[in-house]
Amino acid sequence: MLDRSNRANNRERNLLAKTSFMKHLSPAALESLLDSAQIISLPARSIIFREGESATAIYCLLAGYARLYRMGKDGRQADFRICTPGEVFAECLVFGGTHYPYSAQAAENVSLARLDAKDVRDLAERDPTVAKAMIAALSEHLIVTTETLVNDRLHTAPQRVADYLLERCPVDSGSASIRLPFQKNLLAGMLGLAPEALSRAFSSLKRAGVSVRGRVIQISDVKALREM
Amino acid sequence: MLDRSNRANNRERNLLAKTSFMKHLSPAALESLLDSAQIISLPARSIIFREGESATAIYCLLAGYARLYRMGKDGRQADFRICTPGEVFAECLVFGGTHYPYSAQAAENVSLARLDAKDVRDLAERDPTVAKAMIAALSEHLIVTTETLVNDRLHTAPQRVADYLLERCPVDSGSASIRLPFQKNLLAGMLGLAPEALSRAFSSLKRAGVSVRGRVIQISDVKALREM
DNA sequence: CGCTGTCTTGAATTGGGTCAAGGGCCGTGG
DNA sequence: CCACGGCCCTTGACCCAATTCAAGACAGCG
Repeated sequence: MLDRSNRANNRERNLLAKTSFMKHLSPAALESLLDSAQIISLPARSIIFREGESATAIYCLLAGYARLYRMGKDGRQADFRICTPGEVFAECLVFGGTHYPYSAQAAENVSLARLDAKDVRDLAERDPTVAKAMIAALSEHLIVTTETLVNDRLHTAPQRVADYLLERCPVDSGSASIRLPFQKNLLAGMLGLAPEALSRAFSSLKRAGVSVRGRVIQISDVKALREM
Repeated sequence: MLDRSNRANNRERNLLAKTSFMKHLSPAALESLLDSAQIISLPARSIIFREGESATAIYCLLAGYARLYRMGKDGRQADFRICTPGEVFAECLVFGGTHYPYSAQAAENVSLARLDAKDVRDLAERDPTVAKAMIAALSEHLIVTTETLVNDRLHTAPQRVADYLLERCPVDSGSASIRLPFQKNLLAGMLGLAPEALSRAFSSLKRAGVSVRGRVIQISDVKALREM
């Protein structure tokens, strides 16, 4: 699975230290984590870990995007989170789990930091800033996942797409332009849609002033979009 | 909102102390929490807190069931978790949030312990056993919520109902009998279904040997049910 | 220029929501 | 003990959203 694996260099240490997971750690804890972190680069589509594998590490994404998903026994798979640079994942097993409860795959070329779960656990027991960071990350993920679940149950595909666009709209009114950070394929999965359904959702948003060209989305009237 | 509010008596302290959230706390932390806990009894259907309210406390359910849900702007509401006795909720805001991100309602007569969020936060910073308990609770909830989300996306209504039944089947094969702990109404919400859909799901499970009479579910062949 | 992979469009199907009516269960009161 | 009324649950009919399957458009790239 590893095509390259080593200590973090200066650039990587800086990236990691700015991460929301690490930025409030005590200097000692930060250094200990940075020293023990393994940096791994993987090509697109590699499996980072598979659900059911015994879990020895948590990860922090440095560059690229990663899919977290589970599969049904019929082979279909459902994404429940797309990780963006700076985020941690698999952190839910630092206390409790011994096996990964889901799979992770590189959606493009990624570079990530691998932190030994036991190290983090020990550190969290000794250093309250580490525990606090864990709690903050878990809370955040719990809230986001809950929101996703509720959105699925409450909103239709066009509404969810509109929500997604509005969340990353720089402005509150007037017009805006957004560039999707990844393939529509991935976006569809993260919204719980088949790719075709995403396509149709976009085209049904045309009437609300949304136009799509490749990865670039033009919104003519943000306020109007917010209504529906 | 409060119809009775006071310190925990011995019975209540015992209940709380056995809770998965509290059972591994240091004696000092446990006592401090028990001393500051407020015990509240509420009749069925009371609102415990409403989404958007400023959040000052987290809760631990002692008896009865509680719905956690959010509402869409059209007034429809979606449950995402049903709390059972012994569980904590609203714990996600101990670090981070200042307002409840969802609403909580008593599904029947409930009694619950109210813990001041700031107390818990301070305690967690000082006492690693408290932080650890928070981390464990958050991890657990994150995993369960993730599972729910994935189930929604991957499985049909009858499959989700079958899953629910199998999860609380004492045995692995042969026949089994389960008594639902609450109204079908509530079960429907927790599975993300309209009550009618739950009904239909049950009746479509008849062919798999599931028979329903009131709250009692008979499963003639657990192994057969597990297949579908 | 053709190729490969991504995206879109169309038609058929299905799962589940909604609305409206009927049935069972239980508590209350006669 | 039975009758009544309310509440929850079930059933049926209808409809809409979204998946699936299949085919075509489009882009980037050799």
